Amino acid sequence: MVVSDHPATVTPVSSPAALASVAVGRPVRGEFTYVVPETLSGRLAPGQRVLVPFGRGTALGFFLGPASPPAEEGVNLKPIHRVLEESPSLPTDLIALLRFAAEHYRYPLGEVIRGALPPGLSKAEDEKEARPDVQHFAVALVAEPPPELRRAPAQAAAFAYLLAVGGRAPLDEVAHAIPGAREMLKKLATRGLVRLEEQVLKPGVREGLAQGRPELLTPEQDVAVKSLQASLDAGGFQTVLLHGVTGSGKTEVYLRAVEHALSQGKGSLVLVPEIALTPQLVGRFRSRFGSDVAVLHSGLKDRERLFHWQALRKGTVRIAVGVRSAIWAPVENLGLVVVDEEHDPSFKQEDKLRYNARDMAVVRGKQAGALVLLGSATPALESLENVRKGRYRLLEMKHRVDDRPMPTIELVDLRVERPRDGGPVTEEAPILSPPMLEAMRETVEKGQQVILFLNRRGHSTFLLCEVCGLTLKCSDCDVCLTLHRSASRVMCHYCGLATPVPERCRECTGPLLKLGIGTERVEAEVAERLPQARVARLDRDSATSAERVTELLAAFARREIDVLVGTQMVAKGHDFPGVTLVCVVMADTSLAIPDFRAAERTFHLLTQVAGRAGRGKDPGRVLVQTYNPDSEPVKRVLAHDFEGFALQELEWRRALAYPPFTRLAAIRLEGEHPEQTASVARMLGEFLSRRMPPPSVGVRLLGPALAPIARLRGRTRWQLLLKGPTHAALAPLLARLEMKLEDVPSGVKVTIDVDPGAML
DNA sequence: AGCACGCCGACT
DNA sequence: GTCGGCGTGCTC
Repeated sequence: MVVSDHPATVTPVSSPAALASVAVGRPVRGEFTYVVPETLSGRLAPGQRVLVPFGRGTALGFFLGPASPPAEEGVNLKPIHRVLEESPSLPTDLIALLRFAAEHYRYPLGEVIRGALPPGLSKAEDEKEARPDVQHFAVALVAEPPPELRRAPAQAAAFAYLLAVGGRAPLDEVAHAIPGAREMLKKLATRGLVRLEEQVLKPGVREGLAQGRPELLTPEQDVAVKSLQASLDAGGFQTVLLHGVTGSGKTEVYLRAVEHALSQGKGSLVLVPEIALTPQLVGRFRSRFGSDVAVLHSGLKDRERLFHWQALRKGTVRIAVGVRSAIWAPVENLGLVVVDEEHDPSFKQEDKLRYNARDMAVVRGKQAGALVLLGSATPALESLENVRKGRYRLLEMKHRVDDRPMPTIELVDLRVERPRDGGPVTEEAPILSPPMLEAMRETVEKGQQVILFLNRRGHSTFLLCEVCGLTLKCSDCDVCLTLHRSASRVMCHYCGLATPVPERCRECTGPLLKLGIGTERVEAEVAERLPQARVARLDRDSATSAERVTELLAAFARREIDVLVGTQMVAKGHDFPGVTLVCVVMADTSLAIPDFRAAERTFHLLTQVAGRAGRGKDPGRVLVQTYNPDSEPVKRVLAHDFEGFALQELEWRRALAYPPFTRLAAIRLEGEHPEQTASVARMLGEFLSRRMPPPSVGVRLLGPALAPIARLRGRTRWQLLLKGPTHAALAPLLARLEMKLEDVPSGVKVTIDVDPGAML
C-alpha cells in the first residue's frame, strides 16, 4: 500500500482577518475563535496541535477549521501563537468522531481530544519522535514449558506468557504483563529456551504473514468470511452483527476479515474487552500479522503509547488491537472495525467522557466509510434491535468448530438440593450441593478441569448481628462490608476502605454471623471437600495485577490447576480445552440488582461462562445452582434459547419503555451535604419538568430519587433519568440542562451520563 | 484546569 | 493595619 504522508489539507485563509476554530485542551465547553496570524496563513491544517493564549497563560489547542466571527460583541480575539507540528496529529475522520463524541456525551471537546491523544501529545510541547528504533523481542524456541522450569516459577510464568501470545513478543510487553520478566527471559535465553532478538523498526518494512492460519473453515465460518470479504470489496460503511455461539470460531472470522482489509491496503481496528483476559486472541493476531499489529493495553508506558500512535498515524503499522480507548487509535485508511464481545459492559467508560466504545465504533465506521463487525455469542439487545430495524446485517454461526456439541446445562434447585441438611445458617453451612460436588469429583478424577463461577468476591458478603439484626455497613457508603478472611479485613467494595474484622456488633456487642457467599469461601470449601484437587482462585483480590491474571490463567492452561474458582474474570473468552465442567455456584446474585439490564447481564454471564465448557475433544457439562429456577434468564440459558430470551426481554423492555426502544440519559448528583444535594436535585427536576417537550414527543422524566447506593465515599447521591424515543428528542433538553449546571453550587457535582450502562 | 479577583482571621 | 484563607468566575 501507499504510505500516506498526510498531504496537508490546507485551509485557504484570506488576509487580513482569517479566523480559526480551536478546541482548547482545558475543561471548558465549546470551541474558541482565534485570529490566524499572517506568518501562519496557509500553513494550518485541521487536526494540528497549536499553542494559543488562554486566560492568563498559554494552552494547548487543536485547530479544527476556519471560523466565522463570534456572535457576541466585544470579544477580544487573540492570535494563535504557533503550530506544534507540520503534519496534523489527528486524522480528519477522528476529528469528526471526537466532535460527535463531545456533542453526544456532553463533554468539552478540548478534553475529549486531549483524552484521545497519547500523553506525549496531550501536553503543550513540541512533538517528539518517540522512536525506539530497535525493539527487543523474545522468541520461544520450544513449544512447551520444559519440566526443568518447575523449580523456577517466575521463569515459567514469563515463558508461559510468551507462549500464550504466540511465541514471539516485544520484551516490553512481556515485562508489562509479568514483573521481572526482562530478567527471567534473559535467564531463559542462557538456558537456550528463548532467543532474544533486536528488530530495527523501519517504516514500510514488514514481516510476511506468519504461520498459524488454519486452511479449513467450518461451513458457517466460510459463509461469514466470504460475506465479509464481499462487503469489504464493495467498500463503504456497513455494520454487521456476527452472532456466533461460544466456540464457533469468531476469532478466525475476525482474522480473515482483517487479512482481507489488509490485502486491500486498508487498516483495521480491533476492540476487545480486556487484554489481560485475552492473551490467546492477542497471540493469534500477533502470529498472523507480526509487526503490523500494535497492541494497545492499559499498561503501556507513555513512550510506548506515543510510539504506537505515531506508527499507526504514519501507516507503518496498520492494525490496532486494544481495549476501549483504542477506539481513538489513528489507524490510517481505516477499512474495518471489529468489536469482539460487543455486549460487554466494559466498553462503556464510567468516568470523564462516558462513551461507549462499541457505539463509537459504529460512528467511526460511518465517518471513515469502513465495515464495522460486532461479534458476540450473546449480542446486546440494542444490537439485535438494530438488526431488526435493518440497520445492521446479521451473520449467524450456530455450531461449534469441529462439530463439537454445545455443553449440556443442568439445573440444581437449591431449594431442594440443600447442600448439607438443615441446621442453622452459619458460616459453616456449605454451598456446594451434592450433585455439584459429585460432578466435580468425577471430572477431576478423569484428569479434566473445572471452572467454578460466582460473581462475588470475598469470603462472606455481609456480617449480621445475631442479637439485634443489624448488618455491618461501611461508614462512608450505604453498602454492607464484605469479609475478606485471607486479608483478615472487612472491606467496602465501593470505596475500598478496609478495617480489621470486628469481633462483636458495634451497637449491642452481640456475636456476628458471617453470611452470604463469596469466591474466597467457595475456594475454601472446594479445598476441604475435594482435598485431592488443586484449587486456585481468580478474582480481583487474588489477581493483584494484570500479570497475576496472566500467570494464573497460564497455570490453568498448563493444567497445573484442577479447579479454578472465580468471578466474571473466569467467564470471559478463554479457551481451555481441558475444561469439561463449569459450575455456577449461584445464578441469583446478579438478578437482584436494581437495574433494568439485570436479567440481560445474568443471561450474558451465564451463557459466557457456560461456553467455557467442552471446547476440547471432550464434551462439556454445566451445572447451575440457583434459588430462582423459574427466572427467565436461568430457564433460557438452560434451554440454550437465546432467541427466546431476547424476544421475551425485548417485549418487556418495550412495555416498560426501556432501551433499545428508548434512549436514556442519567443525571447524577453527588454532594457532601445531604440537604443541599437533595435541594439541587429538586431544583434540576423542576427545571427539566418545566422544559419538557409536548407529551406527544414522548420524553419522560423519572426522579429525582436517591440513587440505589444513596451514599458513596461520604457523599449523598441522587439521580434523575430522562427517557426519550430517540437521542435527538433528549439532546435539546440536555443542552439546556448543561447551561443550568452553571447555577449549581460547587458543593454538588452533577454529571450527565448519556446512554448509561448501569443504573447504580 | 489554572489563575485571577474578592471579602474575613492571625501576624509584623 | 497587612498577609493570606480558598469560595466563585472567566478564559476566544
